[in-house]
Amino acid sequence: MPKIVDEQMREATRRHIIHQAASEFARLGFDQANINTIAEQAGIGKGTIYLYFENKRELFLAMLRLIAQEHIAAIRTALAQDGTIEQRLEWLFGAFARLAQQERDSFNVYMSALYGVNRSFQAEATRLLRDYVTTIALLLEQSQARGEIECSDVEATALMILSLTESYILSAIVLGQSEQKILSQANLISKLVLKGLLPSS
Amino acid sequence: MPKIVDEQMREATRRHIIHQAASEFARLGFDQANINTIAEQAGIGKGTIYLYFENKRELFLAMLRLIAQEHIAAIRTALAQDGTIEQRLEWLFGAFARLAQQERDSFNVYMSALYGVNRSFQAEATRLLRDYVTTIALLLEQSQARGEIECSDVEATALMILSLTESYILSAIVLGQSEQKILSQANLISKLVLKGLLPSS
Amino acid sequence: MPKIVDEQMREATRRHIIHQAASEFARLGFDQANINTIAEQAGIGKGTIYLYFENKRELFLAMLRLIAQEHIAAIRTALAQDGTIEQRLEWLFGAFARLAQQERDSFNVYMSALYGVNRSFQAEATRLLRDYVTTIALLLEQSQARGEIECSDVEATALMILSLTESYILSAIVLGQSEQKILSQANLISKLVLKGLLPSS
Amino acid sequence: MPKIVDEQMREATRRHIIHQAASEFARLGFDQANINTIAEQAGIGKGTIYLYFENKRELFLAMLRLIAQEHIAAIRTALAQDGTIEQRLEWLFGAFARLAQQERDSFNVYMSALYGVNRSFQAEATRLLRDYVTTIALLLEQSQARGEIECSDVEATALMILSLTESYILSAIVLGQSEQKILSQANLISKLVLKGLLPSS
DNA sequence: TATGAATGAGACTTCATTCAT
DNA sequence: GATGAATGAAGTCTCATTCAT
Repeated sequence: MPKIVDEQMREATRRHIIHQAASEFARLGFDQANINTIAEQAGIGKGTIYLYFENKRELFLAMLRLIAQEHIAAIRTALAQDGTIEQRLEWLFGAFARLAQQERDSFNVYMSALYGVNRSFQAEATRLLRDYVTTIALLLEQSQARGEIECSDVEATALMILSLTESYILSAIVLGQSEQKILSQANLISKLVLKGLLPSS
Repeated sequence: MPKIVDEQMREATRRHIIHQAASEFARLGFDQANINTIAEQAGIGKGTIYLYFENKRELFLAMLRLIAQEHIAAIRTALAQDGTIEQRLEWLFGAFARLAQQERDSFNVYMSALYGVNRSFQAEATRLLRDYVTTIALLLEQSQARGEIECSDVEATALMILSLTESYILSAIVLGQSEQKILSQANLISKLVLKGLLPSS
Repeated sequence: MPKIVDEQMREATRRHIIHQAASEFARLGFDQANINTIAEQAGIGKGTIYLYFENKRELFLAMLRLIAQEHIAAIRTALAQDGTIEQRLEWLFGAFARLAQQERDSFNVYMSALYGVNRSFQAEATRLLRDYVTTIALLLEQSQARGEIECSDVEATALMILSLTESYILSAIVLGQSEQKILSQANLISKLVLKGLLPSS
Repeated sequence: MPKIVDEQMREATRRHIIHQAASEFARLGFDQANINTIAEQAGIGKGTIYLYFENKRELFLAMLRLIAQEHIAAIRTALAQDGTIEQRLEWLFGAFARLAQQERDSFNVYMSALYGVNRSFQAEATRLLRDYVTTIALLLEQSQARGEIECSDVEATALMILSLTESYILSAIVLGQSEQKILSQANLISKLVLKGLLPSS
């Protein structure tokens, strides 16, 4: 069964390359990042990268997909536990805040892909955006079923929550606020959202 | 006084170049945009650009500054009229929605600068972000003075409103929603915000 | 005696590789042909080729030698039967025409080696050229002994016949003439040559 | 009128590059020839070549076209004077012999293009082939009009003469014969051809 | 013996910037 | 001041060859 070992090795190398690439792409962006440098940092030959990825663009996309997987997994984990809607919204916010701080590279890459000009990158990043929305929409539906909230357009509301959460955190980071300060807003945000979603009666 | 005329000419040419550059930068991003193409589209010689801007980077920054001026002016105009806080929040949302749709190029450039990886571009885009926050904070303070709302941390709340507004619109656009649909959310958003900010009684 | 079997196997594999290589070299030329593709088409590993040939160049030369052997054998076979000089010249022309059409790949390879710029390839192709000339010279000497023709410089005349035959066919092919049309010139050509070589009386 | 001077300069540089390129292409072939080296030998910057030619392939084709022009001009000049058909055939042979020796580079390049595998190069080289055939066909028609020769298929005969001439010379060169020796065959060749074309009566 | 993953030299081409006109 | 021809650094990608398994 050397096949399996080889497959594992191959996958490991693939991930290793993606990891190093992510660091470079996050630091310099797609165009400024240098395949040579990525190879060096990955401790492999220049040509080796092309055994794993068709070209620079595909490497970037593969990295984007990996980031998306990891982020969506982190968010799902944060929402896995049961709890009141308020708690869960706070967890969501906290999960995003942690991702944005601890995985700043991935976050930068993801955001620049989402709001950058390269359409194929944007398309890939958009998929993650959709996954986020779906995950949050599920959360809202569960809460609605329990009568905790009242929500006419679940999709739109989910998007609103995501936008608020994600963008708030990013803006705060860009404006130089500390993780401490950002996390302390979790309660404020979730309260704000809830007030807007509470059964009006 | 040919000096002044010359100065005016020079400024006019400068703006003309920036304008053409904006179109290219928005379409292709900083790295992919081509100085030669920009010069052609501006109807001037390639070398002439270097009489007005030190290099490509400075041209980009100048463009970023111009965009920022235009956007902040649009927002201020939208909030210039008096009105209830609910109305003014709707206007704010509408102004952003219109900018994002009608000035999509500038918006793309601004967003990719803000969330991109080039620090000096980010710094410039951040200034616009600060201006936005300040403008909204002013709005909140006025409303608070009138007793319309109650708000403990004006800065944070302003950031929250900006984030919610801007990010909601961008996400919606990226997800392919029509301008119609987006504008129809204006009321929902402003209500949501207000509920969260209303005196708790 | 596994040694002999192994030797036979080795030789068989060698020929197999050369055969596949010929197809690629004919299609793409020496530089554009790809060792990897050749290996794939031969159904062996890339490294295996280097167990049979020192490098790409040697593989090409080996192929050139094989082509030369096959071609010269075809020509000799065509001239093996006895006949009048006119008949034999027609057979010669026919043999070349058939080679050029049916073994177009080898012909291309041979011609590009002969008239190409790589000196070592040219040297190898030249050997085939010499063999051709020698074979035709032999034919002429036999005819001269029989008094069919009169020929002062056998070598030069042989070269002339070869040139006329080979080049006429190639030019005709390049100009898009059908095999039919080309073969129909066999009689014309041999008559032309004969008139030039006939005893002047 | 700097336009005309510039046009002339541009054309001069263009020819200069083509000239240097021809030397490299003749020495190494299309694939092995190096744009860097060509630029160096032309005494210009690497990028400058791309101001005159779209890419390596186009440079090669431009060179091929220039060679074709020069060669066909040389042949036409050789046939410009009036004379008997025998004389003119000898001049033709001589012109080819001189071209093949003195412009050996161009001849190599042209032949490798004609018999190489790159179809677009072949197409270009074929055009020269056709021009040759046309020129020779004209010669034959003139002679036929004068009753010097009798020729049923002028095109085919022209091709035959060209093939014989060109290929004989090239083979002779490849086989290492001196220019002296080759030129001394002119009479033999033209006699051979004429015998074949003389009115049979 | 056979393999094919890894390598890295090397090639083409682009494009921001300069500078002579 | 305006120009655009010239430059050459730099970057992506290919592919012949090696070598550990």
